[in-house]
Amino acid sequence: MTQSEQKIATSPSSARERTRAPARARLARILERLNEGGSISVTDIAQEFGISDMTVRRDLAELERDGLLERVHGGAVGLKRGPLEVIDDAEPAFEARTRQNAERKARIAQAAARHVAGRKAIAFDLGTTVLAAANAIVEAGPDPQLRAFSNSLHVGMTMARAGIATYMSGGLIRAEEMSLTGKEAVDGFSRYYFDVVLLGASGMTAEGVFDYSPEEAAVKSVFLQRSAERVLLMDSSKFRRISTVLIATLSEISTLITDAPPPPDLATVLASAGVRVLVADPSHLPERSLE
Amino acid sequence: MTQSEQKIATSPSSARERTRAPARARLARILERLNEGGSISVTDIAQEFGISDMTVRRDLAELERDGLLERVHGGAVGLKRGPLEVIDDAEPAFEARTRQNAERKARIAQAAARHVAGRKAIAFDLGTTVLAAANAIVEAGPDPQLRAFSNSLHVGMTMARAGIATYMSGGLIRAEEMSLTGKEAVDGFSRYYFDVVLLGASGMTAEGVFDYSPEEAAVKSVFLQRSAERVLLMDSSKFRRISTVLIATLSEISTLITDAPPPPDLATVLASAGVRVLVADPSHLPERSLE
DNA sequence: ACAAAAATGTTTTATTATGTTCGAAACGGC
DNA sequence: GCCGTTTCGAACATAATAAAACATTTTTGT
Repeated sequence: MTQSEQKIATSPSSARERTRAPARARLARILERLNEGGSISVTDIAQEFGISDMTVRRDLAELERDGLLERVHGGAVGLKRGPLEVIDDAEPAFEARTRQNAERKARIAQAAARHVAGRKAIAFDLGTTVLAAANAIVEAGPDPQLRAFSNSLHVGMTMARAGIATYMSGGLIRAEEMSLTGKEAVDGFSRYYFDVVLLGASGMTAEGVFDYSPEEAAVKSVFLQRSAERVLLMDSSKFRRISTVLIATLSEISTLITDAPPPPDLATVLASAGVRVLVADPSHLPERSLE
Repeated sequence: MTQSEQKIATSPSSARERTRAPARARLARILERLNEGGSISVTDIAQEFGISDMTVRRDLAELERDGLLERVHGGAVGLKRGPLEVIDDAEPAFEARTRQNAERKARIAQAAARHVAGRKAIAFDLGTTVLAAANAIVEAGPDPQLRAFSNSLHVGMTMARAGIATYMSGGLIRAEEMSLTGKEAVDGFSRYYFDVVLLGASGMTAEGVFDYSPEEAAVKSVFLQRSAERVLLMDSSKFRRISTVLIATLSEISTLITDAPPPPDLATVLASAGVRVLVADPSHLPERSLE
């Protein structure tokens, strides 16, 4: 599953995650070749590394799940970028992240939109998954009484464009996320209460939920404190990954919406922390609960 | 030139054309050739890839089904127009206004960028002209010490994307302008002082400067109070026009940057109100002052 | 060192892509 | 209009690839 993505930032002390260097090197090399030629074939890769076709397919399947390539009969091709984009110069990093795991995020977003249907005051955190959820809510024909709150410029524009009353905090813009940070951002939300908050994050372990940016942690904290329900949107590639800053312990989360069941160890602690887990199924089943 | 040696993903090591590139890669290549030459023939493609004519036909049929080309006897030709890739879905009204008087606004924006070069704290009001000025400042290679302040989401994203420290107010989003309004917006700027504010407006008479939206007037008022220099950006089509709400009297404006000299009566009152008028000339004269 | 877990390899079976044949249709010259 | 030539498309045959199930090896944690 996630065997190759573990070794990001583990401290030498608590290195209880298994790491497999050879496989990782192979995956990196596969992506490299993909960027060189635009496409790769299964048998070529198998010959290059002296491994079986089956293993190559498994590698490709994993890379595809993480949204890094697209499998086709006989091999794989890179993700199609828009043909000759000259128009929009939206920050490339964000664009790229939007494409990553796009399908999973779409499923999560759909599930989230259904989950919060009917709520009147929704807070939107940062990240591409949350933005996808905002889009899904808009497309689902939102309640006209809905009021949205966010410190993400992307979310704000999305919701406002759809005619939804949208409140933003003030603050200093962090360009990477187009998010508002700092004391103003925290204060801006400190006078409201929300029915539900949709949170994004970059990692989760038994310890809790992690994110990259310390600047944004404070706002997330406010959202957590002031929301009746705290919904975390996170695709399964982030399970068992840690990151810079601990946002919340698991017990602070009401509901986790994801695209695949968490690994057994996480599932256990999630259950004991009272987190409701919704798995957004690829089939059109509305929601599958497994608490 | 690229028709003979175009193995798409052959391994550099041993495997020489032992395996074919995935079918999907072939489709991409076919489209590529179509865009180069305008038309392609079945037999040419078959030879290039070393596949049978029948397979080429199946490929072309698939591409035609996707609306990417038009099959003709013996091959295929490209479509007259690329299949409309509409990526940016910024609100049309704003888009349309951006195009209106685009050339005048560009000239004004250039002049404004030169005018505020070196200032450290710039406040940006709303409107397409001000946004154009923000873009011009970014493209001119802004001072890294510059701090920008705005209640316009468009301006905020533009500046932040360029790596400029950008502060936004909070507030309720007004979708038409993607602006932040209300008490939070006013309060958000009430603790700062600015070297200069770039103001937009929709009309001007001897009485003063007008704009459409009452919601935004309060923020403009704050900008005016707290800025050392108050620069109004307004194209000449707005002279002698009034609008919903009076933002400021002429004496509150330090500088007017426009694209053509104001009519005599306005020029007189502007002069007596102590407004410096800069006309951004279409020729490359930097600035022409006529106070 | 051991046992458990994960990764990889192997075999089998299904699926898909490609090649071939051949009659029908389209094209170009007369 | 006729004709010979080329191209097309349907049907079937074959090769290539994918997926599933199981066996084997490697790694990991105790």
